Amino acid sequence: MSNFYNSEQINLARWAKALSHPARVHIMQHLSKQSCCYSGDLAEDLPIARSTLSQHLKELKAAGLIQGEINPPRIKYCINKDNWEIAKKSFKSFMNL
Amino acid sequence: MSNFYNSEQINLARWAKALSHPARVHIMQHLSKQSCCYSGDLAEDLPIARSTLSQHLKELKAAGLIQGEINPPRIKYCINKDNWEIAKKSFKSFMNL
DNA sequence: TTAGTATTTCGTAAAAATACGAAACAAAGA
DNA sequence: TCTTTGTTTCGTATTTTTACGAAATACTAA
Repeated sequence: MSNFYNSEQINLARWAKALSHPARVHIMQHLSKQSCCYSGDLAEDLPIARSTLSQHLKELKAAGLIQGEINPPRIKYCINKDNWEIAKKSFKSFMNL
Repeated sequence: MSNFYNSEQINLARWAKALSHPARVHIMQHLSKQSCCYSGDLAEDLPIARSTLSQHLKELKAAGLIQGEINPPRIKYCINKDNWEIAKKSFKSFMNL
């Protein structure tokens, strides 16, 4: 990562990127409403292959917006509340909301 | 565009994508502060080629977040205030801010 | 031990994003 | 008319994203 940009800019871009696909926006909306759910629940909702969904979940996890808790044979995904708050604050200050 | 996602999701993803690169975040911050500027001003700030900067400006313009006004031999870029307000509202409602 | 369930990882293909330098452009000034 | 200035477009290379189906994994239940 170029050391030119400040961390506010880098973080905002990172979070924006995590939200830059409608499927991932959908997932975050779903989790905002009910806080946790299983991958299968989302798979029924979304018009994409399960493996593709899994990739989107992986990206949201890598960005720190969600976390997965193993609950065999399923995996329960929840919002990472701490980071979600931080992300919200970033957007808030960036946009003067 | 798949007709599965609703327009709120599509728009949010579109704006998020526009902000998914630190250079574009930087540009929007710069324009938020002083509302308008020239491509050259940004070029001095940013560690990227002018042609690359031009591409980023083009993307922000395509997303509707900025607009360019020809002011020969320069081009004055300004925030598209109407759309920027709409984008802010989208993020605001998405994030319950 | 075998079968079933929920999910991920792997392999891969196609499309999009990012970046650069060279060339083109359009208007202003000499 | 020629040159300079600020900027974009073009051509191109590299990397990343998005997508799918097949195979692997991990745990449960029969």
